[in-house]
Amino acid sequence: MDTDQKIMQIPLPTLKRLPIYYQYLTKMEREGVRDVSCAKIARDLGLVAVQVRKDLQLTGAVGRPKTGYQVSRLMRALSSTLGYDNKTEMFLVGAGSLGKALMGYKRFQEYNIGIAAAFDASEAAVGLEIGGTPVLPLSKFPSLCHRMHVKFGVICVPAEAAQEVADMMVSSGIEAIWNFAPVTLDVPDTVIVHNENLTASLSILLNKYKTSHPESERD
Amino acid sequence: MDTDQKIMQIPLPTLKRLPIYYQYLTKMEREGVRDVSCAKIARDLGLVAVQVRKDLQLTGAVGRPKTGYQVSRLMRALSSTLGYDNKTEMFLVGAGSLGKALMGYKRFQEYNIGIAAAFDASEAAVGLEIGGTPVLPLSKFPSLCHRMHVKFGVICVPAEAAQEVADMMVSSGIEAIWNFAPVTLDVPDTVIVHNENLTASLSILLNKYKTSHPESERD
DNA sequence: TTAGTATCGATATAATATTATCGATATAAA
DNA sequence: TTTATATCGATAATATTATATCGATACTAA
Ligand SMILES: NC(=O)c1ccc[n+]([C@@H]2O[C@H](COP(=O)([O-])OP(=O)(O)OC[C@H]3O[C@@H](n4cnc5c(N)ncnc54)[C@H](O)[C@@H]3O)[C@@H](O)[C@H]2O)c1
Ligand SMILES: NC(=O)c1ccc[n+]([C@@H]2O[C@H](COP(=O)([O-])OP(=O)(O)OC[C@H]3O[C@@H](n4cnc5c(N)ncnc54)[C@H](O)[C@@H]3O)[C@@H](O)[C@H]2O)c1
Repeated sequence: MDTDQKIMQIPLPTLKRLPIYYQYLTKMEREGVRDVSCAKIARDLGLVAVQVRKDLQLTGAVGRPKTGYQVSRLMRALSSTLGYDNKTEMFLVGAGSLGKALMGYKRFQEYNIGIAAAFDASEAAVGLEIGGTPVLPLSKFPSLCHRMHVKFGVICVPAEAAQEVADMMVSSGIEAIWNFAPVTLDVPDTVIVHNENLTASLSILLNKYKTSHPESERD
Repeated sequence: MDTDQKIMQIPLPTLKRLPIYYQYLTKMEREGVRDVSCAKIARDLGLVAVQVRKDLQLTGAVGRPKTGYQVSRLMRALSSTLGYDNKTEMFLVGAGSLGKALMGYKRFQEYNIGIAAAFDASEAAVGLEIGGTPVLPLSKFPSLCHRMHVKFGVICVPAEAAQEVADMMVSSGIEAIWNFAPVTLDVPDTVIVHNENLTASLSILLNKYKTSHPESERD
């Protein structure tokens, strides 16, 4: 009906799958595939076709009977829904080993995402440049953040320092935080926090393994 | 009734919250807190009390009216459920920037998890030692894996190489894979794969931000 | 042109997860 | 001792998510 991207609330489980579809389609496109059906996507990604179809419907994508979805159009629908259309500039705090890995990760560019600058409290880190991104003194964060209108912050400091960094980010104008520290941050509810808790995530694997291998349960 | 840890299938949403409770309790314990109620846990973690109670019930934890749960006992229930009781040794492949960050991460030890060795195809990486973990030539993986009965593999290689690494892991006896490469791995269904797709995860934040800030939606 | 078929889109059903409610019980205070 | 209350544990109700089904449609090939 209307071709504009409608802003709608997408269920979280679906939202988690959308980027997977996008990454998959990137590969298809590289391989020269023009059209793709829900059945094929589902087969390749270990899902079921109805679910894929229902997910894609939420992005406004429209397919055709018998042929499926046009890859390029489907990718446009997904990238619009996922926010890859607009450039996303992030400020990262904590240029330790994890922070540096993120700073050096080239593929964020494919999604129009960039780490504009990193900040660290340590003398040793300040002055470094990783993947073209400079590490600046923490004290510069508030002014630069306001000046550049940066809205996304990445927290890569030790757990103990995470809350104070979050506070500083919020007071500097940050509105969305990608948090790698294993703590629950307390922020105003106008600020969105997305936790990347790697240890918690690994724990899921441990439990799944344990559940599927009850014999290893000695003691 | 029976104090033994019963092996049961825990719903995935609950399983994702359990490690968060554990990390939270670690903090409480450090602060000298003896008992804690679902209401308090919920308040501090931004959840609702009933959900916390129901989650904890699945670990076999038992509380007392009026006082709540004993922190130490609750942590034991959680660590048993999450598999922290048994030592987990992992082999990591791909000692690049992300792999090195994981190798150097000290806090895995708190969960009885360790990276026993890392492997890399590049001459430059082989021979390094990060956080006490050596980087070995990839060719050593199969024999060492069999010999040491390592069951957990971590994939930190570029996307293009991930499937071949997974194949090698499976044929070497690996039964659970923590995969950081943004691809869907094809493995026998006796092997458990847990994907850590950081870009996909970040995309969720982009969408949430976009949805909550429709005004920034200028074309 | 017609028949056959793969696929979408919509709707209906089933499964799962969250939230509400309430009685039972342990502690603390009157 | 009795009363008040915070909390658990269980059950019930609701909400959300996943899956099944089926008609409509576009392509293919007879
Ligand atoms: N490295 C991993 O593999 C890994 C895994 C899971 C979780 N994490 C979490 O990610 C975060 C970062 O981990 P890491 O391994 O990179 O740690 P790290 O110690 O290597 O780096 C932390 C960096 O933060 C800086 N820093 C400390 N306090 C600061 C402050 N108040 N303001 C600004 N900078 C400050 C330090 O100078 C350092 O450069 C931690 O919260 C950690 O728990 C890391
Ligand atoms: N660095 C990040 O922040 C980040 C973010 C998101 C996803 N990832 C993903 O994590 C993975 C690793 O990323 P990275 O930044 O550490 O990459 P990297 O290039 O720094 O490291 C990759 C390492 O893998 C090794 N390698 C390549 N092919 C191999 C093979 N066949 N066998 C063994 N070793 C091999 C390389 O020698 C290198 O040491 C990639 O799949 C990447 O997409 C990384």
